[in-house]
Amino acid sequence: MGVTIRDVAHAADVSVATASKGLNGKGRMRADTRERILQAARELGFRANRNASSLTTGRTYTVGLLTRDGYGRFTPQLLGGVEDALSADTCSLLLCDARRDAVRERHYLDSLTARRVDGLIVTGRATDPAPRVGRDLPFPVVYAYTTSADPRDTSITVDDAHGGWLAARQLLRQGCRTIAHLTGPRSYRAVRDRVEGARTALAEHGRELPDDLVVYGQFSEDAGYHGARALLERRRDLDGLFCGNDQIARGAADALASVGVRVPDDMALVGFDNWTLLAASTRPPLTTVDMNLYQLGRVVGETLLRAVDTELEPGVRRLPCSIAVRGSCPAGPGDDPAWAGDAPLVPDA
Amino acid sequence: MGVTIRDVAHAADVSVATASKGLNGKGRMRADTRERILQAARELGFRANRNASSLTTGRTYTVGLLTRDGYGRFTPQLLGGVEDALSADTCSLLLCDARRDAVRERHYLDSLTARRVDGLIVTGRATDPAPRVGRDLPFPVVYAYTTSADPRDTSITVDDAHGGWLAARQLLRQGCRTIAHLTGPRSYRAVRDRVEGARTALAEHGRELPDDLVVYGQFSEDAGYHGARALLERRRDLDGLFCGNDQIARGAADALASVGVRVPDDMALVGFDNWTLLAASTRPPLTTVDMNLYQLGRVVGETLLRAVDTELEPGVRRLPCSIAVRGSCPAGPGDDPAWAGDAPLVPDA
DNA sequence: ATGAAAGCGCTAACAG
DNA sequence: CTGTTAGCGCTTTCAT
Repeated sequence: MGVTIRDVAHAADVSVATASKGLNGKGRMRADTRERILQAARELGFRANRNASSLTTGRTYTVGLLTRDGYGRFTPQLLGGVEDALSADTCSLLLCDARRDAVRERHYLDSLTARRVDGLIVTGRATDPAPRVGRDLPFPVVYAYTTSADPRDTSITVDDAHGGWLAARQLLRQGCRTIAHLTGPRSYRAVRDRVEGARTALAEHGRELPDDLVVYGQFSEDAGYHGARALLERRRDLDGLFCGNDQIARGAADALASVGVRVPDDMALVGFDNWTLLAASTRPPLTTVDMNLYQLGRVVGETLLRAVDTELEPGVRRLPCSIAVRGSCPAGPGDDPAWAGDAPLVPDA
Repeated sequence: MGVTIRDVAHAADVSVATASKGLNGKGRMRADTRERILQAARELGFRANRNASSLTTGRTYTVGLLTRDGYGRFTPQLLGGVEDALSADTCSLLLCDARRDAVRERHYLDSLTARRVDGLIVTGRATDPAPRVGRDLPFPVVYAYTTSADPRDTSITVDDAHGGWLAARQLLRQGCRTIAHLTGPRSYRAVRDRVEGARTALAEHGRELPDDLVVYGQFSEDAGYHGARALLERRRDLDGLFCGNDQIARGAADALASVGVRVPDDMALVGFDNWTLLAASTRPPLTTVDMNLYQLGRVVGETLLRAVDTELEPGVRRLPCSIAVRGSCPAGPGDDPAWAGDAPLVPDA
C-alpha cells in the first residue's frame, strides 16, 4: 500500500533517478546495481504508478472502446482480438457504452479525453456509415465493424460482399441450380453487400439471382421460418438457400423439416455469422459464413497502436470472411474438378 | 491539444490555484470569478488531466473488471448494470480477460495495481466458489456471479435455489402433477441449487421430485433433445418439464414437437436464463427464469463504490430471480385460488 | 476571496 | 555509471 519509487531507491541505496532507470531498463548501469534495485522493488512489492509516469511520458497505455449500441453478439469476439493486439503493448481497454444516446456519448468522449487515452475504438452493431464520433479529438480513432460516414476517418470492417460470394460459391459447389436468398432488412448495407456478393458468385458461373428470389425481412428465426415456407410454396424447384444470418437459417431449417424437405439432399442451406451456439445445434449443423471478428479485432488493435506514432490511413478497409463448412451444405472443394483452382475453404474454427 | 489548467488560469487572469478551485466548485469565491474561469475553460476546450489529479487526490475513478473465462452470454447484461451503477460516480471500467490463464491473471492484477484502480470486480461463467484473485490487493474486490472460495471475500451472485423454486412453482400453477427436471452437469453448484429449489417448491405442495426424474447432462440443445425423448419413453405420465437452461428447453421443445406432444397442453415447459433470443423464438415461446443480471451488475457496482470509503461486508450474497411467463407455461397467479396469496410474478422484461 | 508554494510519483536532461 | 535538478498537470495548505 503506497510504496513509491522513493522507497525502492532508499532500500537499494541509490537515487530516485537511478531507481527509475533501473526499473525501466533504460540507460546503462552496472548489472549489480540494477539487480539491487529490482530486488528491492520485488521485496517491497513495488508497482510503479502509471498515472504518474504517464504525466511525463505522455503515454497512458490505455485505449477506449466506445460502443454506440450495447454489447451485441459480435462484441465478445471482436473484443478478444482487440485485447490480444493491445496486450502486445500492455495497453488496457476502457469500456464505454453510449447506448444510442448522444449526451452519454459526449460525456464518455470527455471522460476519455480527461484520461488522455492513447486512442479510441468505435464500434456498433451495423456496418453502415455512422456519424463520426466527434471532430478534433486529441487521439487517433479507428472505427471497427461500424464505419464512419466521414472519409477522413479510418474504418475497418467486414467484407460482406466477400461473405455473400463465399456463401453462394459454396451452394454452387454443392451442385445447387436454383438458389434463393432469405435475408434481413434491405436498409442494412451489410444486407445489400451480401446480395451483391452472392450475385457476383452466381454470375461467375453463368447463373443469376433474380430479384424475386431475394427476400428481405427480419433477422429472426420467425422470419426465417415463414420466409422459407413462403419461398417453397412459390418455387418448388429451389435447391439452395442462402440465409442472411444464422437465426434466419435456423428458422428456415425448421420450416424445411416441417414440410419434409431434407437438408442438404433436397435443399442445401448456408447461413451467416457462424454463431456456433446456434449453427452447431441446428439439424443438420449449419454451414455458415464466418466474419472473422477476432481477426478484425486484432487488426483494429494493431492499427490503433501503430497510430500512436504514425498517421492513420483514412478510408474504409474491408477484411475477408471465411466459411465454416458443416452438414447443411457439406461440399468440399475436391468434390468437383471445376473447383480445382479454388482457394481452400477455412474449416470450422 | 494539451491545454492545461495554467492556460485556463492565464486566460481568466487568476492563479492556477484559483482556477482549480473554480473548476472543481470547491471553496468560496466570487461568482463572477468562477464564471470567468469556467468561461475560459470552455473556450479553450479544457479537459482536466485526470491522471494528474488522481496523483494528488488518490482516486482514479476507474475500476477493473476481471473475467476469468471470457465474455459469455451473461456478461453484456451484467456489464450494463455495472456501468450504470458506476456512471453515477463517473467511474470507468477497465476490461481484463484472463482466459483461464493464471499468468495472464497475475499480469492484469499488476496492471490494475499500477493504474491504482479504485476497485475490482471479478466475474466468471459459473457461480461455483473459485480461488480468490490474490491476497493483499491494494483495492477492494467484489466477486460478481462467480464467488470466492474464501469467506473473507465479498461475493454477490444469483440465488439459483430461488430460481429453481420459481420454475417449479410455475409448473405447479399450471396444474402439472408429474414434473421432471432436465439439466446440466451436476458438478455445477448452480445446477444443484436449482434442483434443491425445485424440490422445495414441490415439497411445499406435498409433492416431490424423485431422483429418477432429475436428469443431469449437458447445457446444450442436443442434450435437451435427447434427454427429453428418453424421459418421455421412460415416463408416459409426465406433464411438466423444468429445464436447466434455455438451450436445453429449446432442444426439449423440439423433441416434444417431434413426437406430437403439445406444449403446454400435454406438457408444460419452463427454461432458465431468459435468453430472449432463444426463448422468444422457441415454439411456443418459453417461460423461463430470469437471473436479473442487470440488477446483479448494479448491486455489484454500487457495493464497490461504497467500498471506497467503507469496509466491505464479507460473505456471499444471493440475489433473487424472477420469471418471464410466456406460452410454454402460461399460468398466471390468478388461475387458481390456491395461489391467491402468492407474490406477483415479474412479467417478461 | 485569491495566490504562492509545496508536493503527488515519476521521468528525463544534464552534470559529474 | 550515478546523482542533481527540473518539471509533467493538478490539488491543497497556508498566507495574504
